[in-house]
Amino acid sequence: MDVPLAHLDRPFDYLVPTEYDETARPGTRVKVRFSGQLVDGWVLERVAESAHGGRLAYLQRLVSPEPVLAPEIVRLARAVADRYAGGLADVLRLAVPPRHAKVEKEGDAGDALGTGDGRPTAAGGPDTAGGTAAGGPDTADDGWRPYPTGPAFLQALRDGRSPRAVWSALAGEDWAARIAAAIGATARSGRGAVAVVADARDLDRLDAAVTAELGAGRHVALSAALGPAKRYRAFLAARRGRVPVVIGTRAAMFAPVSRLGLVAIWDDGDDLHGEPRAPYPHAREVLLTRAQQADTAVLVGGYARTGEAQLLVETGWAREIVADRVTIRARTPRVVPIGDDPQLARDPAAESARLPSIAWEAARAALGVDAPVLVQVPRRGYLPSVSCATCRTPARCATCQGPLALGSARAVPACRWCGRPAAAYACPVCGGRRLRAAVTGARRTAEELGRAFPGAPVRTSGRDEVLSAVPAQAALVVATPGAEPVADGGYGAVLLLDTWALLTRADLRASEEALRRWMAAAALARPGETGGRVVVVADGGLAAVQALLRWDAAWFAARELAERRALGFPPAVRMASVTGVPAAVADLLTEARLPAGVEQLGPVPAGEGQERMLLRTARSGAVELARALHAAAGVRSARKANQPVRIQVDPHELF
DNA sequence: TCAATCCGTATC
DNA sequence: ATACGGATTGAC
Repeated sequence: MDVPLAHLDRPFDYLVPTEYDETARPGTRVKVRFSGQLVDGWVLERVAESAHGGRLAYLQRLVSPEPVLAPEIVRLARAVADRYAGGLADVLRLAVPPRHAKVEKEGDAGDALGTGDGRPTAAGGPDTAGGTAAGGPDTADDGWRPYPTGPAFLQALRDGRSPRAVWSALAGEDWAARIAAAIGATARSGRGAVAVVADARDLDRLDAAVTAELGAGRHVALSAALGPAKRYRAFLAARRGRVPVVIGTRAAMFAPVSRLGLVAIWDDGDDLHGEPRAPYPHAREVLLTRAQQADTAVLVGGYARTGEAQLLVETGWAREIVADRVTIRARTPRVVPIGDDPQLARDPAAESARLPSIAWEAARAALGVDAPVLVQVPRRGYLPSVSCATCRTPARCATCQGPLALGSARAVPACRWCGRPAAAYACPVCGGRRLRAAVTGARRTAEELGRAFPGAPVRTSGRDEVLSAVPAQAALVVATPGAEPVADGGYGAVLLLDTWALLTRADLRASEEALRRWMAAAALARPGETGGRVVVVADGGLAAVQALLRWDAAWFAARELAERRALGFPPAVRMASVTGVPAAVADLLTEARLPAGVEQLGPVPAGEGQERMLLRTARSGAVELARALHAAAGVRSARKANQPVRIQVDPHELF
């Protein structure tokens, strides 16, 4: 029943009119009269008898005979709803795209896929149809060879087994080709696969790699960005069993694939993997639930490693795939941290004056050998820079001339290049002491850098316009995190300038996220042996910097997880948040029969007259906590409490 | 004693 | 949500 009310989160029985006896199969959409209203619903199963005591109504109408909802997806959605203290209807809305009648009528006959706009498999450009896959096991394994356990993983997939792996990719890795090889191996065992990436650019890349691996027509790419018709067409192709492989953004995490053999996710730390609609499931968790239910293989990959992935390794649920140290050293760019040298720290002026010059020299050296330079800057609007409130002259760092920026409200402005706080600022032009926030994005940074390197072309890649690749020639490439173009032959230098803003974020994952972004950018640099340099403006003693330097995401993740265990943070424990106006939050919590051992933290203000309570429990109590919260939401919705509360299990933002 | 109203509960 | 039943309250 497609009603979002928590207390109606259960199936209802209806009689099926004889005219629909054949067509109202499980998985079809129907309209039913429910409490006087006509509402949408799903046929979950057909049974001979109902256990319902009262009189049954007939279902009103069969919307379509297409059984879009696969039984295994119902089971998955139920598990996801339970985990996230949500309702089945909410999850099904995420799992099944809106119907598009015209697309449905294109029918099962013929090659509905190949016909035009559906962006089925031909991943742009001439595809190397078919033949590539014939390259066989050896070629597919080659790229996995630097990882001692890689070839065995692929072999297990080919053998029809279900290995589970957490994979830490090498710098410069062609990750899409590696995932495609895993998908290919799975397909060769006669099974299907679902792979999820964070954004459209990653999807394009994976799409091309899978097309090269499987040939055309064996997979679909599914993302919300496709628009309703194409999305439904791709969905139907999977549901009708026409293609064994679905790749996509998080919209694909529920894709119906029969005989599923592998679920894969790339860069599971990217916050785009978190679904913003209730009940806010995370793509990694959904895929892991699928793997558990259907006993499939798992590939959780990234340059960096999340605490959650580390937990999979430490509990023995998954094995890690990591390259050997020799290969890592050979492939990793040389990382130069510039930050707190204890010697120089006593003389801030002397130290600061040198900081940007190291970065500039690295850039100049790269440009000198006609190599591109990548400059990673914060997202537009994410980090407001500041200027003089009186004369609007951009505020600059007194010691290194870098731009000042505000990390968060009420924070002291600090230099974006050297991180030094500017407590007592005085405008060099008018002497004003007051500052105002101004938005400086990638474009502005690009201008500044362009002046610093006259002659070098400057290109930007950000939200407005994302470049997927740049040629192997001298250029400054200014990109926001996640939009870094791949450079043909690798970048000569990568400058990571926004570290202060990243590291001081009031977020549990601040340093994990910093390392993730750094590694994503640094992975695009040439190996150190061929001159690749990464300049990171941060204290070399920081664990995240050390991990970057040694390209050791596993070490960092283990450390991070140990720390979170000690502090009682996720994923070592399970957290849930309850947000709403104070009365509503209090109401829900008094109604909730919280299991023993649940700790209540807060409340903290959550804006707009709202507050947020955090609930913490041991992982063993997670199921019970979710159940209690959902039940309490049910009690409230039953007595039509009008002030809503938002319940989030594993809230994406913590502190 | 009846009818209007409130509250809680079920909705196949 | 919305409809219904039983309890409650208020007026004749």
